Amino acid sequence: MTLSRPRREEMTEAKSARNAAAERYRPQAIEKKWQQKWLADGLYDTDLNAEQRFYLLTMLPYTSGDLHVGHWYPMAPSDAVARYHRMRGYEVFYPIGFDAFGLPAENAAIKQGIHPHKWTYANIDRMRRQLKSIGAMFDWNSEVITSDPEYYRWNQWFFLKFFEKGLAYRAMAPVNWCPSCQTVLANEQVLPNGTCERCGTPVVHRDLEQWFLKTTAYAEELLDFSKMDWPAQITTMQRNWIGRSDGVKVAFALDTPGVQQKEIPVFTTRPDTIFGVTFMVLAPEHPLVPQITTADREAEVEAYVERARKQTEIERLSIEREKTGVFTGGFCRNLLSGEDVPIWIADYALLWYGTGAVMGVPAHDQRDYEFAKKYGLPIPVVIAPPDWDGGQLQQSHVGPGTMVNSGQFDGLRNEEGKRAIAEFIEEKGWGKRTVSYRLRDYLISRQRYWGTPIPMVHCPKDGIVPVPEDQLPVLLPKDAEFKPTGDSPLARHEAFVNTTCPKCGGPAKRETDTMDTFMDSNWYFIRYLSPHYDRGPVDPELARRWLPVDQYTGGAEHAVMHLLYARFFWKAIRDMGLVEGAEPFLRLFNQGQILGPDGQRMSKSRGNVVAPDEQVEHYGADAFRLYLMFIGPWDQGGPFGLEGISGIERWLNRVWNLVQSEPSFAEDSSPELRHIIHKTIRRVTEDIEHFRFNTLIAALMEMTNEMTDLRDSGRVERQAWSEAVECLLLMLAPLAPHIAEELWERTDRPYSVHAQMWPLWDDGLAREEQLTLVVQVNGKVRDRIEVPAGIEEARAKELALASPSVRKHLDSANIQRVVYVPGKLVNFVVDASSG
RNA sequence: GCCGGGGUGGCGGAACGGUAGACGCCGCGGACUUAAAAUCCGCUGUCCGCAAGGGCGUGUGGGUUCGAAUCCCGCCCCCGGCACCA
Repeated sequence: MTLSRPRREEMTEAKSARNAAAERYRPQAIEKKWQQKWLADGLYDTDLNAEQRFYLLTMLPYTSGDLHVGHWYPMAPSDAVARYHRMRGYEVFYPIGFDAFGLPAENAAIKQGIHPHKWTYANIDRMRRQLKSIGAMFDWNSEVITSDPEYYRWNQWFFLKFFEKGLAYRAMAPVNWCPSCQTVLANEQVLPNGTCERCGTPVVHRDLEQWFLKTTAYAEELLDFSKMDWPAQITTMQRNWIGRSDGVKVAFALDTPGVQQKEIPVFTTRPDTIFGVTFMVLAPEHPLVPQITTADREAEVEAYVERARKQTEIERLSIEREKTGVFTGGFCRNLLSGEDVPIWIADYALLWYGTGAVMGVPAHDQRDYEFAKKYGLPIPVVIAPPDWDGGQLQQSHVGPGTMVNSGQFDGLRNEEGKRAIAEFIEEKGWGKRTVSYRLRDYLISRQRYWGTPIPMVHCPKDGIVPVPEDQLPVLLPKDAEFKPTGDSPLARHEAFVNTTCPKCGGPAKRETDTMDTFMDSNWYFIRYLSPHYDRGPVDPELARRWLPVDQYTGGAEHAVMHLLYARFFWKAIRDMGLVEGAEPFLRLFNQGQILGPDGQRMSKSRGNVVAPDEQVEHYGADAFRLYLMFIGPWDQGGPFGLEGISGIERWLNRVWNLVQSEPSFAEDSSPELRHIIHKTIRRVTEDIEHFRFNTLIAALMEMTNEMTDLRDSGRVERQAWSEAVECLLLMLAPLAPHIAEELWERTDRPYSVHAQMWPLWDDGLAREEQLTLVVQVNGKVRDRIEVPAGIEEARAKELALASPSVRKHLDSANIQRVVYVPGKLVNFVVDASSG
């Protein structure tokens, strides 16, 4: 027996009566309540001894002050993933911390007269409160603040280990200097237009003694991406950044009276063009330059060197590739051709790449060609292009060809010539095959206050002496005068600077530079495991059990800095036996960047920052979390506008009312409802596994829409309805944890929804039973017919043919072909005249 | 210049080579209300048509295919990265 269907009007009345009775959804009240309860119950404290482990890491925020939507955008979805994995039965470690050292703290302090320490820790308090309002399941017991001595002590400890292994060294180098920040910058911190990433000031070059980490020692291993599952976009960027090129290092003979050096080594990827060398280019800063410059060229050469040195990056770039250079008056000899080659200097030769010297082959390199054209140097062809007429080239020929004017190598294809000449050079002992990398060592010295002091002592007798481990940490003095002068503020702090030499006990001075903050982010995820452990950077047992990180999520803007440095750091400390495994982050997902409503990067200076606090106050954290996940694919980012959030708000209200409503139950089983439940579980599970939150939420919305329709039409059976409500709440739980918990309780289910297992779908129930078969004539849709899922081909064609709207377009005599795609469509192909 | 990613309604966005526009927002109409808000119901790519129905539609021009937003080739625009790397 079935209940008679109530008329629509009656339903509406009944429903509004119920709604009036039910308490309205008030996110503010329930969110606060549950956050407090979860915290009190330690619901998210991780059991680090658990068997089924999952380490989910989201990039830690910099302590800039207020959290804005840009912080929520990465965190809300990653929290959903953490909660999902928990429901899958994993003990999930999902920690958070603060990247607390760095220039902005110091600059803000200078501007506002607040001590960086005070500024930073006040910001942390505020951010911690905001982070908690997200309702994320962060394990606050693991919190790490990188400016705490108990953290940076281990930066210093690692630095000593690197020094011991020769991976940290001090060298004089031309460095990027920001005149406004009064500190050196890593290459990565200089924008493509030659300005400082932080303040936009044009960067200049300076020669300074600086500390470096030897990232290049791991260049080759860093090119191996096979042990990790990362977006190709990032691995490609890293590969290009490391920039491996295979070539030959070959000597050109130097025979200048009074100069000790008897050869100039150059690196080339094109040994096949070596017979085409008509000049040599040294970088202006090359140490040989003063030695080989002849008296008559001296003035001009010195002027050029001086100019190159003083140029800001902007000036260098603004000259827009116009090649300039000066002849030194010196010559070297091409050992293969026996020819004398004039030595020039030009700023297109870079001191730090290869050997700082370039062999000029104008016919087969565009830069050399432009240079030769400008200075009237000969341009002999040695690789004949396929259609070469034997004459002068109108531009350089970089492609393949046949070797000519190359002595014994004439007639070879240049690819073979490459190998042959390389072998010849090696046989003669003039050079050997080499690999060059674009990657440079990582400059970590900063002449600023708010960072980790580099634990070294300069002794007049013993030179550079490391601070013994048992004297760590070298504390950052609180009372420093941190106004920038170009020296580290620590240099003027007498009590800090003056110390005794650990070796000889005599008076000595401390290193006053601090470490760049990338040092902090290199290993914070390791420290999370045991943030207060004091016998090492990490409890070795926990490290063994939890590392590497299973899933890392964060912004793609860190592709070649943090994400590359952290890999380097990991490999280095792995070789010291501190961690195990090839890579620190097994899987990586990059969310996109959220922009201001104007489509520009969100920043206080642009005034386009959207603060989540008032949105949370108004719509609730759940709605705001959902909205961030709903606006589009997570990896895409984009401008942020609040236009659509009312849709989420309404949906949550509907869920609130739907779940608490009392349907008039039917007695026959509800196959439609069961199908919807299982279909939705499948979609949602697959979506969350692939971080597709927008379509996931759409699937849940469809489910609630269909539940509403079925309920209102009286076609739900008690048991199925209960299952539907339960599954809906379980799937909602990772996304909107508060409302899910509240409704879970209100429907008399045992605390906590977040301790439940994720629902599983039944394939049989998830499968569609009715299909819409599309009927086309010549590829145009003419009808749609409902058929059972298992329909046979013949029957499907028969039904399709019977459709009146199809018949109109058919002259059955002219059917040339029938395309049938099971479960999808029937397409009648007729000849054009009758179609 | 080179390497990625992208271009779909008024908007955010869906769509294993097979119903283009799921799910939402906005807008319009209706119910409820003294009224408004909230809520609920319906419509909503575009053009022709009273309708039934049909034409056109995924940056652009070609191609492959019974069938293309999806695959291939050329071009335009936007976003990100790299940019004298020998």
